[in-house]
Amino acid sequence: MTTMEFGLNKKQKVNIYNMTAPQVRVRFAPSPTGFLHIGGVRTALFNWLFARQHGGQFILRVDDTDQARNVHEALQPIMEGFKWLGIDWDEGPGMGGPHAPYFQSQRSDIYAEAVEKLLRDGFAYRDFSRQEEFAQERQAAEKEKRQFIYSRTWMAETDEDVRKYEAEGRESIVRLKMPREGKCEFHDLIRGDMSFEWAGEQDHVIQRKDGSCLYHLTSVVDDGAFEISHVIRAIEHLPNTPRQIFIAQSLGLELPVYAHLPFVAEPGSSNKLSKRKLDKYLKNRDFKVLYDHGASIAEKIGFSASPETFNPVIVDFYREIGFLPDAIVNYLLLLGWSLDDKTEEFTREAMIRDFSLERINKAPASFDPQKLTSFQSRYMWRLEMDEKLNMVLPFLEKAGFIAAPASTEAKSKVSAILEAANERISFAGDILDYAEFFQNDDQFDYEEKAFRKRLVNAEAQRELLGKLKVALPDVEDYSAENLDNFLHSFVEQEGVGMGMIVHALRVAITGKSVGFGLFEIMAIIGKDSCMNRIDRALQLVAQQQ
RNA sequence: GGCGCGUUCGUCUAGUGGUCUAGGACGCUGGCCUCUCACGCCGGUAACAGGGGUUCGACUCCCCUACGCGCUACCA
Repeated sequence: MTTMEFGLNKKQKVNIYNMTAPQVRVRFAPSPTGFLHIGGVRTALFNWLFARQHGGQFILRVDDTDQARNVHEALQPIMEGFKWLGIDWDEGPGMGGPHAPYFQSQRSDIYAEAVEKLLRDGFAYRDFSRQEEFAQERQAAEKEKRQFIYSRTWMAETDEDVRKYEAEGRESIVRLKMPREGKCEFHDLIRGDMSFEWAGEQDHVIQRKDGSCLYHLTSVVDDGAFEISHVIRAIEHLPNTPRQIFIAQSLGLELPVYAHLPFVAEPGSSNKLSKRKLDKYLKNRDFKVLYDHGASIAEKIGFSASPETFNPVIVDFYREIGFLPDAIVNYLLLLGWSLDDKTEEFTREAMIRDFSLERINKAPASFDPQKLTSFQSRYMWRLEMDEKLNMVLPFLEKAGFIAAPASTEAKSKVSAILEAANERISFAGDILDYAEFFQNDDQFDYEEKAFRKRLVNAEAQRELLGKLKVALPDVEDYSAENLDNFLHSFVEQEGVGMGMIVHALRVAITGKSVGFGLFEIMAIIGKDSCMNRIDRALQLVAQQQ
């Protein structure tokens, strides 16, 4: 076999969808890090959509060749994240499947067998070089500014070589015996026709001396074993593709169709998004706004997590503060893909129907916290009352504002708040902005600035408040509608404008200068509490003077 | 250093040689509405990285440069 034969033939190059594979089978292969990264979700989503669109399978494979310990614990958040987002897998952890196991750490025998085959067929060799010796060659090449290609000096070609090197006390690893002339050509569904010189490829290590195998080998072997038809993955794997094609062809495996996705970049930058650079991201205004918003919700429900594990790059963050999975998925869908010049909102059914690899962009897409938030708001506002209620109740329970199984009474109060607050609630956790509705009359806080401006430094308004308090007991129908009428006639009688009473009243009964409609506030709080709160506010002012 | 990928408003994008004085969305911003805030409505701001070709005509095709990113690991 000459080296030229490793390229794809013409037929394969124009093959957009894998005609030889009976089914679409795609995979997402996370390494168990303990976190589900937002960029990873997008990659998984594109795979998932492609599988669902073609009635194929989406497979979850765990790339844990590196870290065998605590895999279960580190995998849990990833699996839970996907489940929460509604991205389900047909084969993999927790699901089993015809090609189990789906953990690379449990597939060593299969990899070892593949290495043996490559060795036997002359596509790989045992290398007995010592690490220093190899490094020396590389450094020499670098010094002369020439491309490094291993001399294969310590390559064992015969059993005799092996014995000789072993007698010298050397240990061996297995390297790929890469072609050194010709080109590797393949078609990428997103990038088009690709061409790489074989000579630019290193003799990559595929098996360590302890027998464990490396990524390129395991990945290709598993893609083959799992009958993966399309490899849809991030662009950083594009340069890896030739060596993987070499392995696959050497093993006699059917090649998958490749599609390399652009990466997700940091907000306001073209660097790849990483969860390790939180400090840097927090300097980005939009990112910080989202983070702070989330952190304040977390604080109120007593959820303490370090920014390492709780930040907008990690999916858990959104779940903790009350995002809707559909909003996140819809946003991510549009990060590098679009249907046309106007459609932005997609139901799951619509995205499965309309998605196409061909319309994925080539350039990196940067993560925009503001736009994500805007999707979340729109999805939240649109929710039916009972759905909204279900989202919001756990937050009130965790914050200790209502008892664990919410009473009918509590539910109707929360519904009333939800209705009145309306578009003011974007994240479910935002309900905690209305703590004063759940706190005792003498317990909620007054915003200092508002208190001073609207009450302390507003004598006429305070007087009016006193008069109002006296008039309040006579209001029989304490509904928002009637309170509206009542208050209007009250100010009319007093010969002042609404502005004279509204602001002072709002601060007195909620402690805040902003909020939803004052009449709704009064109705929800109730007559007795309103009077108590007016008293308390006026007394506080008196104490201060 | 070598190889590869990329480059349209601040951001996500539409655009496949004339329909582009470049469209939509988020953001920002002026106004209206109004008891505050929010929503909503009306309006505004803002982009083809640079230079060469090809062509009657280039955001669209080709080349070069710049910049960004990735791979070049006994990481994935």
